[in-house]
This record gives sequence, C-alpha cells and structure tokens, in this order.
Amino acid sequence: MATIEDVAREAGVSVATVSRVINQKGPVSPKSVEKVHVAIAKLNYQPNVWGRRLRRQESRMILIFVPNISNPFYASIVSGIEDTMKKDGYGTMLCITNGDKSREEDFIKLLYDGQADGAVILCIDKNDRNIGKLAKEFPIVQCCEYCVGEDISHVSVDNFAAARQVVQYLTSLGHERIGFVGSVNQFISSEDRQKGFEQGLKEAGLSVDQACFAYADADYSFNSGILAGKELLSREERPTAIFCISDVLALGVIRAAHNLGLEVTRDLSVVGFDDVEYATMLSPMLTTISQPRYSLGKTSAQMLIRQIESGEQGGGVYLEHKLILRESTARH
Amino acid sequence: MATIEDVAREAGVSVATVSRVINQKGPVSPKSVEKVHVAIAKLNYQPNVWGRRLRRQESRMILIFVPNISNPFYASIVSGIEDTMKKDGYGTMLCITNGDKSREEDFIKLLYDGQADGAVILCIDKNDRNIGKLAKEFPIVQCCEYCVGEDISHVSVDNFAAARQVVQYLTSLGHERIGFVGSVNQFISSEDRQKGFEQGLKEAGLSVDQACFAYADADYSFNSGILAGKELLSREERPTAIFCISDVLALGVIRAAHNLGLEVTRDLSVVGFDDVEYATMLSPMLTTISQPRYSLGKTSAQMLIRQIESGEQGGGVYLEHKLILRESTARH
DNA sequence: ATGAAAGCGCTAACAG
DNA sequence: CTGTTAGCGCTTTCAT
Repeated sequence: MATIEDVAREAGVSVATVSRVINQKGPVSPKSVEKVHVAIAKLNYQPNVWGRRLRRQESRMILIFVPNISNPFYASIVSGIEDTMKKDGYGTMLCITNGDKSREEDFIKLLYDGQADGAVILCIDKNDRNIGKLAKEFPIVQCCEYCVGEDISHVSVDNFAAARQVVQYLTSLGHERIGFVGSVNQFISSEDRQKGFEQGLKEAGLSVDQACFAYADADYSFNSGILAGKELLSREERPTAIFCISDVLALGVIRAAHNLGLEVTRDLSVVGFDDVEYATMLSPMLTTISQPRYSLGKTSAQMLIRQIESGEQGGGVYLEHKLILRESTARH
Repeated sequence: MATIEDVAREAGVSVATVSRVINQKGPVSPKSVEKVHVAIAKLNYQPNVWGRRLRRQESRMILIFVPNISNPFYASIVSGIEDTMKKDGYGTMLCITNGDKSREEDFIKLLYDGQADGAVILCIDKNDRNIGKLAKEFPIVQCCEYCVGEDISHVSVDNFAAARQVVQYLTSLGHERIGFVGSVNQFISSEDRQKGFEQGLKEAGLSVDQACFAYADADYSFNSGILAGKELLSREERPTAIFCISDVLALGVIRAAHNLGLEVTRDLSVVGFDDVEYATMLSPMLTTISQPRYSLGKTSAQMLIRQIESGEQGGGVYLEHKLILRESTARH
C-alpha cells in the first residue's frame, strides 16, 4: 500500500504539499496539485485512516443504537441516517443491542474510546436513567422515542396529535365505543398515543371507560396483540373499533377477532400505527398512521452533525404523520 | 484522555511494560502488573484504538454485506456473526447496500483502505463477476448465497435436499399435481431449490410440467408472489399444492388463492421457505423449511476468522435445515 | 507556495 | 524482567 511519502516522492514534492492537496486546505500551486493528482492516480494511493484519525483525534464515525433489526420499522430510518451522514463524510455503525445491557455497554465504549463521535438512539425508555449522563459527554440525538426530564435533542412525529386524529376519524364513521390496545412498555410514544386517544374521546363527548383499554407485553409482539385483543373483545360491552399503538398489535387484534368469530370490518374496525410493510400484506389491509421514516432518520442525522460540529444540544423536532385509510375500518 | 505514557508515569514503569500488561504478552513481574493495573484504574485509561491500529496495521473489524434489513431473514444471522466475532475481539460493521452499486463500492473501499480485515457476504448472484477478484485480495465468506465457478468459502443449507424433501412430504399427502413458485433472480438458492423440486418430482414418478411453474420478480416481494400465484392458479389444470422458494412468496400465493375464491387447505396446500417470523402471523400458519440462521451466521464468522488468521480460503459447509409442519398443508 | 520536522498513541525489536 | 527507542502514516505549525 502506497503511503503519503511514496506519493510525495513520485510527485517530486513534500508530504506537506500532498497533504494539502488531499485535504484541499492551504495554498498549493496549480502545478503541484496536478503533479500530486498524477502521482496519486499512478500509485492508486488511498490515505491511511488510522494515521489520519490518530493525528486528528476524530473518528468521523457515528453510532446508531437500535434494539433489533427484525422490526421493519427501522430500515428506512437507518437509511435516512446513513445517507445523510455519508454526505458529510461520516461513517456509520449499526449497534444492535437486542435489549441486552452488556451489548449496549460494549457499544457505548466505542464512544468513550473515541471510535465514534456521537450517536443516534432509536429506542429508549421515557425514564431512562443513563442517557442524561451520556448526552452530557457526547453528541446524542434521540429518534422516535425520547427520555423526558432531560433536555436531549430528539425528533419524532407528534404522537399525541396522531392518536387524537385517529379517534376523530373513527367517530366520524359513527363509532362511539372505541377500544385502545397499548403496551406496558416505557416508551414516550405509547404514553402520548394513549393521552391523545383519551383527549380525542373527550373532545367527541365520549367517556373514557377503563373497560375499553387493554395492554400488550412490552415487546409489542404479535402474540401479545392476540392476547390483548382477546381480552378486550371478550368483555361485556365490546368496542366497535380499536386503536392499536402499533401495526403488529393491530394484526394480533384482527387475528383475535377472527378467532372469536368476529369479522373485520363488519363487527369491528381496527387502526394501527407505523405503516410497516406487512400492514398491506394481510387481508384486510390495515388503516394506520404512517410516519415519515426516512425523513425522521435524515433529520436526526442533520441534528447530530450540527451537534458534533458546533456543540449545540437539546430541543425537539416534530415531523408530519399521515393517516392512511385502507380496508380495516368502516362505518358503524 | 489518559495515554499510555500517563499510565507509565503514574505506575512508575516504562510504556513498554504498560503495553505488555495491556496486551498480556511478554514477561512482566507480578509487582509491575499490579502497579499498572492500579494506575490504569486510577486514570480510567483506555488504549487509543487509532494509535494501536496504525502501529499494528490491522483493524480488528469485519464487514457484513446485506442487501437490506427489512428482511427478517437476516436478523439472527447477523446476531450469530456479531456474537462470534466479538468473542474473538473483532468489531462488526453492517453494510446495507439496498441493492445500490455505489453504496456497495463505498463499503468495499473500507476493505481497500484497511478499515476492515474481511467480510461476510449475505447475498450474491450465482454468476457475480466481481467477487472472485475481491476474494483473492481479502478474506471473504459467503453466507446462504454464493457464487458458483469461484472457489470462495461459503456456508448454507442444502437447498436441493430441502426442496426435494418438500416434494416427498407433499406426495406423501397424496398430492400429484404440485406447483412451483420461483423467482427470476440469480441466486444459487433459487436454482438449487428448483432442481431439488424437479428431482423430487421425478423420484415420485411425477412429470415435470412447465405449466406448474411460475416465477415472481427478482425482489421476492409479496405483490409479485400474488401475481405468480394468480398466474399459476388460473391455468387450466390447477395444482393442488404449491412449493414457494420463500415465505413471502408463499404468503402472496395464499392471498392470490383467497382472491380467486380458493381455500387453503381445502383447495390448495402451500409450503414456504425460511420460516421468517410472520410465517406464523397469518392464518393459516405456514408450513415451511426452517434454516438454522444463528448457526449459519456463527459458522460464517468462524470461517472468516480462520481465514483472516491463517489465510485458508475456499470450500463449502452445509448446515441442517428442518421441515416445519403447520397449517398450510393438508392431505389431498 | 513550499518543505522540514514535531508528534498524535501505540507496539515491538533490541539492549540491558 | 525492564527500559529505550524507532517508527506506523498522517497533519500542521513554523520557517523559508
């Protein structure tokens, strides 16, 4: 592998000049630039990243923390982040924690030993105790979920408004008894969606009846959606519509309904959240809230870069969601 | 950030001794070890990776090439690779190409400029023209798919045998007219599954009738599965069972059947491949071939490490698949 | 506009 | 067993 010295020798200039050309920084005569370019091409030279990073004390690398990658929700967020970072010369490392604390710590070490300049976090409990400390030491942006109580940059949709909109839509279809399937997790999105749901109920003059609420496991799994749906639909006065805080849960509820001999949409309307790919793979196709996932990622990346390069931290950005009408909802 | 020199000063020894302690290599007196450890703890010292990598000329980093992460098939393969690499002190970078040549090239550059020591490739055409050259320069392992014609290490299941087994199972249920939904992609797995399917047919004394074959788009998408299913099921003499080379395709076929007023399993049995999560999320749950995904990843990683550390390249390893019987198949 | 040289933090060869 | 020292490849003063 050719080094900068080889290039300098080949071009008949000093290594300093070569460095100036590579980094397009500092005065160099057009003639030298030309010679250096020729030499670089001839030797097929590529700057050694370790030498550069050692010298510059920066990694030009950022981390993306994600709990798992099986969740199709993350894919285009990650693309949005990667594309945006790459444009600014940053590399990206996907840190898949699988909910495992020790893995998480291993990845955080990358920040401490300088292998990464900052991180985007895609999944965090609203009351997390550690993120505050981390954000004080490193540039951090939270995407989709965030920790309340600490002023750490975050970007997401307005979950409250989205849920409220769902209720408005459902009541406009004539539904008056509307159920809610949440999750016992600790995400701010779950909380906000429930608050928005309740607000929507109140605005429509409907009562907030605890018998209309059911909660799935923290993992949002399909199976726990079936359970929650079964629970809700087996109660005395059955809702005619159910809002679920995620598509997978909604799929579970539909299955539960089916198991109970109920038909969507004749007996029940169902609304999901996220608009993941398989929301359209089932029959009926799911009515759901779509989040601008690529933009969510892109915006997070932009905020992170700004933070890395100028140090400003904090504040929230909210992007537009969209209610997608499909086949799982109908007039009551 | 403390450097090795700070530690040496604090411990009252030379940097060489500190280095020996850190790397547990070379003779050091117990007393020195102790002193160094104390100093390291006191200063909260962490070796600078750039200095180390520059000096050692190695990255202890490997690449995983994956076309996308929305495909749930990849998640646990990736975990298998990451866990195994980490155990040997290697970091991992997930390179999501999204089928984009320029992205791919960006990632390959990481190999050329020394940011990574090798790569696991999760998706490659059987006739790829570039992988051979790459594998001559760097340690490479292909996982699940591989390029024929070049002797580059690979690990996968025996797709031929698996498909053949599916046919045996289907004929044992009394099916005599069995359809095949493939894809026009260029993966060795697709080819082998089709060959195995045809072999199974022959062994059962059934004819290989072109009217029983249909092909989905190269992207294996749900929609193209619907199309292929529709095509196949609309032909004159309809198959009573269909083997699909992927679960998503199988889901599409089931949907197509449903659209045509056919009922699985009364009118049609369907078998998939891969056993991805949502194979169980639909009704009926899918009968399918399960691949040992975590082990596939783990084995790939082990082969890659061996290759990095001792240079040996080539050869194939085949792991056991499993036929998972669920609800989408029945006696004819 | 250019070059000489110091030094980023670490490892390893060598001398003791 | 320990220390000294020469770089790994690069960037960046500081002279010129």
